[in-house]
Amino acid sequence: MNLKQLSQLLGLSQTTVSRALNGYPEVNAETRRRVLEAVRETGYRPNRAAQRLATGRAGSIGLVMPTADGIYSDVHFGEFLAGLGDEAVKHDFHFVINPSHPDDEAATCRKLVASGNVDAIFLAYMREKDPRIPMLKSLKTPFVVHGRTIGVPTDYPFLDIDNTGAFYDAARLLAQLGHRHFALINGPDHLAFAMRRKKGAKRALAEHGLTLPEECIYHARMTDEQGFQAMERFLRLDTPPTAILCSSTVLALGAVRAINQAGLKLGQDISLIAHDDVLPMLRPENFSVPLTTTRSSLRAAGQRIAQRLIAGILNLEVLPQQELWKTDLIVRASTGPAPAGKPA
Amino acid sequence: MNLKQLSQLLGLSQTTVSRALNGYPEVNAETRRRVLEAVRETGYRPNRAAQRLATGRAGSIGLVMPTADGIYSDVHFGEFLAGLGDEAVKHDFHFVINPSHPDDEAATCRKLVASGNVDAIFLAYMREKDPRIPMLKSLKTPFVVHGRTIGVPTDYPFLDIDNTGAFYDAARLLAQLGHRHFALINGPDHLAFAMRRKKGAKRALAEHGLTLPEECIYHARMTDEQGFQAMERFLRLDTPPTAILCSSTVLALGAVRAINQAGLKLGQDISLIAHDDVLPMLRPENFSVPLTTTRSSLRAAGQRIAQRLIAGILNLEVLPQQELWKTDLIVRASTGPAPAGKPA
DNA sequence: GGCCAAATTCAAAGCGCTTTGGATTTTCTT
DNA sequence: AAGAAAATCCAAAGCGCTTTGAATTTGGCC
Repeated sequence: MNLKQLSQLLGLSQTTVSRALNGYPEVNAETRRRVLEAVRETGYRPNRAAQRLATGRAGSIGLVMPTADGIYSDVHFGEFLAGLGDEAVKHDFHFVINPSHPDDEAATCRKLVASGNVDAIFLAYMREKDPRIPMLKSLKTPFVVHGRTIGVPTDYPFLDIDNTGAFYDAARLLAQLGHRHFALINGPDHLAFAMRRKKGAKRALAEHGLTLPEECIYHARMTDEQGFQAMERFLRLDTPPTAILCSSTVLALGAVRAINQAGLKLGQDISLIAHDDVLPMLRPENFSVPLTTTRSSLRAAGQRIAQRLIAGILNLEVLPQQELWKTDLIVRASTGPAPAGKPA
Repeated sequence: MNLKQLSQLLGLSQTTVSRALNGYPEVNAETRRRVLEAVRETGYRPNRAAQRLATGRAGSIGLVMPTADGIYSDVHFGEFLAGLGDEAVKHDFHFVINPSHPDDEAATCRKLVASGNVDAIFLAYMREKDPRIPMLKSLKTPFVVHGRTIGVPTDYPFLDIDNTGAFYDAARLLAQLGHRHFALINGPDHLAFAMRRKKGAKRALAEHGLTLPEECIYHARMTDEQGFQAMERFLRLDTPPTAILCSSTVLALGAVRAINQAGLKLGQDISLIAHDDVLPMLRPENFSVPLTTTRSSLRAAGQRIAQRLIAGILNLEVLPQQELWKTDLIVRASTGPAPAGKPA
């Protein structure tokens, strides 16, 4: 069943049927009703390829998935993708997922746009002065950034969470609990979100006359094993930190393991706050000692970005171009007052 | 730059250029060379939408992603997807990722096919007598199954790993090490791979005169927390198992945590073998006690399936329609001889 | 040189949809 | 009730590619 057949069935022209379907105003209400009904009865579905050809829209959004042989596939990415998918499927949009070595993202992204296969680009894993921003601005392809760059004007569409604020809040809470020795297990140091989190933590500490020494900062991919190694290293320091900030519950997983292994009690000997992306497979309340977290749903972010991307392509309502989401600080058992007099 | 312009530039007809590009035999070698060169110089790229419309091929493969609000987004799925993507991008193929509640997969799958947006379907999370198999066979859409059903003839294209064999091997090794009390932390009980793994384990045990009692079998989503809960439950039994089989390193993560928390030593008091999908974020050799595993790369499976799917669509070489991959048993430190005389 | 087959090349007809530029009909004005 | 403005609807022209059916060249052979 195609448009032609459908229009013949209705005794209308293809033009009118097409317009009725696409919500154009110049079609009689009654006519539109008939068309819609016929669609329901016949199960007609427009051919997407023909639509794409006729409109010049690809009907798909492109994303670069940082992954390569031997390189991690990020859990966080999967969760975000689920959100994107939720929304995209509602509008019959496709994805073009272009795997790329993390270091080639800019080039891959350019190729993806040049392929003409996508009419919008989703950008993530932002770096300082990320070259992809000026590149995409110079092209006409719409895009939305998940996160923000650092060091360049943020005059582009983005959705980010308040990373600085989140880690400021977390660090302040721990400082108020009397902790004096902090450590941060963070994401890769070239990524903007990690920089902001560090900044937020440092700011809160500074307000309490505290610092975050270099040896108490660990940057790495956000995996369990990295969390473990980071924590092990911290515990070997002369004055091990009693307050840990952690950029992901995945990192926290490893960190907690190291803490247990060292025979320390989480929430007593040592406190930890992790950022929680609301990964359904790893819930902070299910840790052996439930984790205090700063929370913001990655999946919700994915949904929202898809919404904006698609609205932009289809010229639907105009959505805000820049959004900064606050995070929730949720206190559970992994945070407690600083242990008393430290054994010098 | 489109075909028309390109052909004018070359003083050829669109027909000839198109044929030259698509490898048809009836075009002069010299002409083809000229065409290819012009393509290189002009950077011409065929419009995919037009190709799709003309050929009737969608140029994309569809997959149903089991995920819904509150439902897990499976790490394993992400890793597999990375493999699919690796391969798909080489052939300029898209994905249509259709999120679906796990219980609606069949319906979602049917809709996906009916949408005409995909020219092949990838199927996973097979169940016993899975209804999607007959459904897809009745439609003409090509598909490849990751895994196999149970209870119906396997006369469809699939790629599976030898789950039975993997868990047979693992269980046998532990039995040979003198273990007498086994437990299995498995995937969801309605999924075929989990059934096969259980069967493999039971078979090996039977050969040693051993059994796997019901209370020593735990079926659940493969998350860290489930692994933890399973292990905790096992440790509370009157005669706790000393040999654990685990369907994923993610489950093992939680299980190991529970073991440590109980003050037991992995590889001494208790032995554990996990199936390793080669998730880059969770490597068995990096566990505090490196894990003995049965190994098979999920990403490689993704690549291979994409290869077969695409070859099928494009009528390239004929690839085998059924593949069963053996797994590697890799012994590390988490397995050791059964502890001596158990304290009764 | 003439004739047939093989090798090349081409013109044109779609694929199924959107959209432009008019027609045609209906509804207001005055 | 006539003329103008709205409201509806339509025919036809693409969008850029593939593919059919035919035309044109070239090559081989007697």
